[in-house]
Amino acid sequence: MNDLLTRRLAFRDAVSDEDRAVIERLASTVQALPAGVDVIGEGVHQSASRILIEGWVCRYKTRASGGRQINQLHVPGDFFDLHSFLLKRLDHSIATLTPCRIAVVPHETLRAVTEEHPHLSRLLWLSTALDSANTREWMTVMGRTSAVSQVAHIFCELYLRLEVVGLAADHRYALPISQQDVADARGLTGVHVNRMLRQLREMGLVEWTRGQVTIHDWDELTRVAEFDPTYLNLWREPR
Amino acid sequence: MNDLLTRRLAFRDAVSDEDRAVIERLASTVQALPAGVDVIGEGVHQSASRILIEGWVCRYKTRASGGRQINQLHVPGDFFDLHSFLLKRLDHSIATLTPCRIAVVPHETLRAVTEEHPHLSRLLWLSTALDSANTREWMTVMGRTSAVSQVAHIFCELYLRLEVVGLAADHRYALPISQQDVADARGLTGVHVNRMLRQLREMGLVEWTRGQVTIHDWDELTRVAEFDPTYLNLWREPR
DNA sequence: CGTGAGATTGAGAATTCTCAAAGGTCGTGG
DNA sequence: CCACGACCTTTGAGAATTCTCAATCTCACG
Repeated sequence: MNDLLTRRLAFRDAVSDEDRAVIERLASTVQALPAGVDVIGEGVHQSASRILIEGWVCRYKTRASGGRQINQLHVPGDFFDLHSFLLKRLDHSIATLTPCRIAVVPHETLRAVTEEHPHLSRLLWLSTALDSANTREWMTVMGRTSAVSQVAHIFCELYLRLEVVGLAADHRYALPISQQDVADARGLTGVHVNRMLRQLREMGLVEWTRGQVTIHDWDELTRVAEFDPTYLNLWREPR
Repeated sequence: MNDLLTRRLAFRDAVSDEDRAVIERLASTVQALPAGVDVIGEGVHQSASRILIEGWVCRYKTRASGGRQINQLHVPGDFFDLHSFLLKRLDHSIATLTPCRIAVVPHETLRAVTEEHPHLSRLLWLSTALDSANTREWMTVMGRTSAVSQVAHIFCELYLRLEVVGLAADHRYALPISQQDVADARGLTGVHVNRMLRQLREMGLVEWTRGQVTIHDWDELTRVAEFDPTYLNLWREPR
């Protein structure tokens, strides 16, 4: 059940059998949730963290003026609110974008890991650090690139992240979310994202129909997106 | 020397005498750096992390198209590249904006902390989680608020962060960076930031001359900025 | 086959950017 | 103590990008 998490961590450092065994026993329960519901509300005290097993969830913040900013999209294997172990109350909300299955890991269990398994602790800490690197990249894309690049970028990133967990191959993957969701992830309007999608389609780079993404020209897409996957940290290094 | 770090952590959880003693012995050396130099280059292998003692540093990314995005501004007491302990190679660069004094903490020392001092480890992990919360807030501000709000927001945030380390009081503080730096922190142009500053000045909210910020109307400034300090996590909770 | 959410398109408006020039400030060296 | 140069701030004018509002179209699902 936590194979995906192990796999994701193993892309960044060796995971010993002992660590692997501890990971297997992290989850206390599994939740099934429908699409479009809040998993975690902003500011609500948490006593467990969650691993996404199946489906799509997003982390988002809302502003007084009403806008929604999606700070992160999560794919299966992501320990998407591990930071609530430290923060206790999150500065943002988390919602399902599709029906999801989610593994619940009590903070008590995580605390025990930090007391008894320092290497695994560091891997989990690394996991939150990767999350930050992702947020920085998104921020940089939002602040310093054109709307077409911003939209192209998300297709590139998701392809590599899904590939790691075996959910993308041959430049195709399922992306069952709405154009408005992408807009909220980039600080754009839904209408404008739609126009940028048309542009990318007409350029022959990528198509996104009926929840299926097909990348026709990876090299050119990454060029338009100014996509450099370094921030995903897809290499092993002792931690 | 690491008083500021202790102080910053103590705002979020009790710091025991033992933890305090360990913090005192973290730094191996202290560096003095001039303004405008890179402390850490993107992708360069790191074997130590750094605490800012005095001055201003920024973390930034550059894009192929040439733009610079400042992802974070740091004030004294910030353990500004603690995440390099996990990542080893950062996805961004770090530069001084003013002359700085910086304490260097070897990764070996941090590793020993994770092996022997789990509570302090969690506090350090928390410290990186706070950093992420900050990035998320900036991202949200960039994506979903007007340029005036974005500029107003930075004045609000820095006031509270500087107050924590005793560098701001009476709605005044030193901000010896350029308007272009603020523009790069918000994904705007320098020219536009200048116009927004005039607007804020003419509204009687805040003045920024010769590196000195004076907030004339905190309540209204926070309203314009849609500033809600929750994300700064300025309360104590057991971690 | 009707319904509703999401996608698509058009037209005009608002915000922000670009380019360019002028005005200030501050430290350095004569 | 003044002059100079470097860098930063300020302002103007026009252009580009992105947004807003509104209507129509499509498609999955009951």
